[in-house]
Amino acid sequence: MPRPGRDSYGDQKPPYSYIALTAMAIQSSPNKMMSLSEIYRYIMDRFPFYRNNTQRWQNSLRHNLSFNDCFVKVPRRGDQPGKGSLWSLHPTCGEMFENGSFLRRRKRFKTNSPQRRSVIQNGVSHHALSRYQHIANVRSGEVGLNSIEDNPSYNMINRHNLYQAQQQLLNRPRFGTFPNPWVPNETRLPGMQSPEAAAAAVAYFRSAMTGFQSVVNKMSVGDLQQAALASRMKYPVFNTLQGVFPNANAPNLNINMESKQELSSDGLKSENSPCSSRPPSSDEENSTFPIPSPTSPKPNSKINFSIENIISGRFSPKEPKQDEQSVSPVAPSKKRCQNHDFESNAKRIRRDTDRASTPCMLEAYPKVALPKSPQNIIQPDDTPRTSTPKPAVYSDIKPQLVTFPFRTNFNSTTEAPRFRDSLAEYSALYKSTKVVEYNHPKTSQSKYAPPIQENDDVTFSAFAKLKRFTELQVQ
DNA sequence: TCTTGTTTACATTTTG
DNA sequence: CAAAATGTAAACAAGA
Repeated sequence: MPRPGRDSYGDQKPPYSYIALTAMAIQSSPNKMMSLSEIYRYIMDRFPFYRNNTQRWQNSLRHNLSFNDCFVKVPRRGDQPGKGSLWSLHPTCGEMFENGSFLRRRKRFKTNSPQRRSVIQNGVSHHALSRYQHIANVRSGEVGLNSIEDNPSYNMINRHNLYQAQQQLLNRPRFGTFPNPWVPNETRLPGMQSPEAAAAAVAYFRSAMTGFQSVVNKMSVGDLQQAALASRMKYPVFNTLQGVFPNANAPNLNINMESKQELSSDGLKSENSPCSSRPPSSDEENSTFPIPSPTSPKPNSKINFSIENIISGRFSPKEPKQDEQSVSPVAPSKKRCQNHDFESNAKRIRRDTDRASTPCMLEAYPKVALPKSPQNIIQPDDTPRTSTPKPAVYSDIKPQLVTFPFRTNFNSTTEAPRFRDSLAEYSALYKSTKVVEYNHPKTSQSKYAPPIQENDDVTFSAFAKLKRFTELQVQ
């Protein structure tokens, strides 16, 4: 993603908010953490505008660090000298900026709203990830999250390594590279051992599928067919997981994978998947995935419905210069551009007093709208379905109980039972509906400190737990 | 004393 | 037009 170079805005005020500038600085550092003074330094180095009035903007920036939940304070390690804490980005604030562009802020990132916590971000529900994080937390000593860097002790939780492991997992490219328990010899996360890698993959996969379905419901039959073909070729796991795409029940979607298999570009052949010959489970046969009506398919959308884009929810046009009739960038708000057209507004010279993130300046990062041709869209309510109706609100969607074909070939005799135990534990956690809600009081010393509870085995935010833990460690 | 961090208050701009 | 997001000022506390 594009980043401004040194001095790229001269003495003019850059079109970035303080939040964007800070996130930019933090992301630029190798371990995704920065001290306050380093953030100052980064901004002043890159943007000459901020070499003046330092008192003013630095006060604002500190205010933003404290005020916004997307910034998380991480205590320094004992061997890291310096004043103050390090600042990092909250693990789930990745989609705060649209299309990865710091110019466009999608939504203020809040962690204390139960409503927002259940929203899918980038195809991954916080719900599922927090469960993974919980497992990672409680079992980190056992499986060696600490071993990422240099601490060989499995009994002590090194807060930075644990934190980094979480960051590393959560910042990974979203699909296709997550630790895949179905494919042997998959490169795993450094420090992530088999059970947690598998649990992470399952959590990821489940949540991805949930987000995936909502998008697929809106796709035209033609686009769906195209996406199904491409995805099955690229990821053989889709051949064995019924209900991901509409399957044999849907005309025109019978894809002969035998003939397509050798075309797979990433070398993942179906026989590498231990589950490839497994008959579909009853869960899979009773998949609740809606079957599209077999109207004339028109795979003519200019949206690239690749599997990655579907799951991430970030669509991009197939061609760099698209037809503005069918796929148009979202037009600038008429209210904000009353007296100017898009073009002239974009070229308007900025004044120092201008706010950041003026939408008219953002033509470089247009949104891409979903196709809206009504007769070509599968309308969930009008389509004959074999399943229960889709809930109107995402938070009403219950996790689907799909039987996943877990890996069965283990490297050692000791690995298998551990693996099974972990999955059982994970499964129990996942099915549990017990979620401890926490709304921090405003006067609380730390906004992340959850109430002390016995046996709070599932919290909405394992990160909050981690935060509390690290604060306790510091004392 | 200076830096770092939190919080409140309010003005201004953007968004829906 | 109201609500949300952002920018600014300032009071205050903790700690190096």
